[in-house]
Formats: sequence, C-alpha cells, structure tokens
Amino acid sequence: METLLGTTTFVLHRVAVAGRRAIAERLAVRPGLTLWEYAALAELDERGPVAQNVVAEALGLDPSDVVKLMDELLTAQLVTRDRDAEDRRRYRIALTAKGRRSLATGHDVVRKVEEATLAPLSPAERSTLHRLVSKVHTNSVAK
Amino acid sequence: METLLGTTTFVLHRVAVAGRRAIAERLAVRPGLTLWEYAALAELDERGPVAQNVVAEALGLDPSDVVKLMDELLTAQLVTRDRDAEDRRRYRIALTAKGRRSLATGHDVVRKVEEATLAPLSPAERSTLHRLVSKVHTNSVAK
DNA sequence: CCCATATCAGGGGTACTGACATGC
DNA sequence: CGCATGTCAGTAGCCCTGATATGG
Repeated sequence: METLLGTTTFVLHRVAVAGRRAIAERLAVRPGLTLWEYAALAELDERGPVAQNVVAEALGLDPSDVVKLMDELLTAQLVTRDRDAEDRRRYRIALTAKGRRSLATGHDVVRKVEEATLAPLSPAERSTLHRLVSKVHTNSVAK
Repeated sequence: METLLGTTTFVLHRVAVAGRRAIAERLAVRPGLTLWEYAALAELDERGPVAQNVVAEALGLDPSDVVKLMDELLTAQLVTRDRDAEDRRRYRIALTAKGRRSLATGHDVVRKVEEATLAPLSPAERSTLHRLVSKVHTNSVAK
C-alpha cells in the first residue's frame, strides 16, 4: 500500500493515459479527429442538439475550451450552430450527416483500441472493471 | 457500447483525472509537494538510488521534465544528486532524511484521499478493481 | 437594478517534440 | 559509428481569470 503501483489511483492514471494516447493516435489518422472532437461528437449524438456548456459538463472540459472546439467542428462542417430561440444566450449545436459519418468511423477505432487494451481481461472481468469504475465515477464526479 | 460512458477507457480517464486533482490539491497544502514530486520521491524510496531515466520510465513522464523535477527536489533538499561512477552519463538520485519525512506525510495524504474516492466500493471490490487495473497496466505499459 | 448563465478572449503553467552535448 | 543519458528551447494543449451579452 506504500508503493505507487499499490495505490489504485496511480495505476488508474497510468492506464488512462496509455488508453487516451492510443485512441488519440489512431483517431488522428482515420477519421482525422482529435480525442475531444470525437468525444464531443459522441456526446452530441447521445443528447441531441444541446448547448456548449452541457457538452463541457459532460466531457469534463472547461466551457471556454468548448468554444474553440466547436469552432473547429463547425469549420470542418461536422456540426451546425444556431442560437436557441428560448434562451438566446445559448447555442444549439447539432450533428451534420458528415459529422455522423466521422463519429461512426471514430466508434470503430475506439472499439478496436479498447479491445486491444482490455485484451488481458476476460469478458466477465471487463464488465466487472467497467461496473466498478463507473461506480467510483458517479460518486466522485457527481460530488 | 456506443456511448462515452459505455467505453471503459473514457470512464477510466474521468476517474483518473478526478483522483489526480484531489490528491494534488491536498499534497500541496500539507507536505507542500506537487503530485509528481511526491511520485518521484516514492519511486526513489522503492528502488533506491537510481538514474533520472529510470524515474521517468516508472512514472510515465518525459525524461526532459524529470530534469526540472529533480532540480526542484534538489533545491528543496529532498534528494541528493551524484554522478554514477560506473556510467558517468547517469546520475544517482538518492533520498535525504528530509525527503523521507515529506514522503511519509505524503503517503498519509494519498491514503486518505484514496479511501475517500474508493468509498463507494466494498473492500472486496477495491481489491478486485486494483487487480484488474493492474492487469491491464502491466500489459499496456510493458507493451 | 442585481445576480446568474452562456459564450468568448487572453494568459499562465504543464506536458510533449526535436535537437544537441556527452559518455558508452 | 551507433546508442543511451541528460539537457534545453520551442510548441501545443489544458485550465483559469475577466469581459460581454442575455435572462431571470
């Protein structure tokens, strides 16, 4: 318990960094997306047209960075950006058809990398890992 | 499996970031260390006097950043730095008594934070989580 | 008028990249 | 000469503060 590899948080961090790098690396070549661009597209696909700050909250990003992120997605024509009629402070960011195609190929890439990194675990162990990590997540992020 | 929260790597990343922040925050106030300073001290304690290169590898840091890290630890008098007699390219970084004291209080802080973040898990679940993550780690880092 | 929210602009501290100097 | 260690400057991406505009 006194060693670094004995602390769960540290090992968790190392694994997360390795996974993040592997995914970002391959996302860059095939759908041509950064990691956060992909994540934002996925989030928009799940939630439908939403405001930028919702995306920021869901992804754990700073709202000010989501501004630049959306600028890039917009110029790449992966999303559309309209003012919300009900609350004109907000945008309504929506996926385009092109955005959905990029997202789909992104999903493929992520699935393969995830499969590769979780290879040493059995299917049962994988779902256990996901369940335990999710448990910690909902408790530590929802504060 | 198509959602972000369904991908283990993403949830892993979120949990790791939350844990890293919580630990870094409290380490800064009590032993007055940054996260990586603490990690480096722990690594030096485990392995004995080693080269900077080894620390970088163990911690997943870039060697160029370990340079600055060691400079800080040195001026804080937490480590000593001597050339390796066998291979004069290398340094031999060793903990001082002061460094060991800082490390000990650091360990206390980390243990408490870890306990808090893993609170939603039972003792059995915690060890399972640690085992599974370690399995992935040894396989993804050892390549 | 006052306060909160959503977006945006800029700067500071951090991590990675590439090049070099040195010793094996 | 090839390789490894340590070093440093430049670059890119993360995080925060303040400023603006709209809403309650």
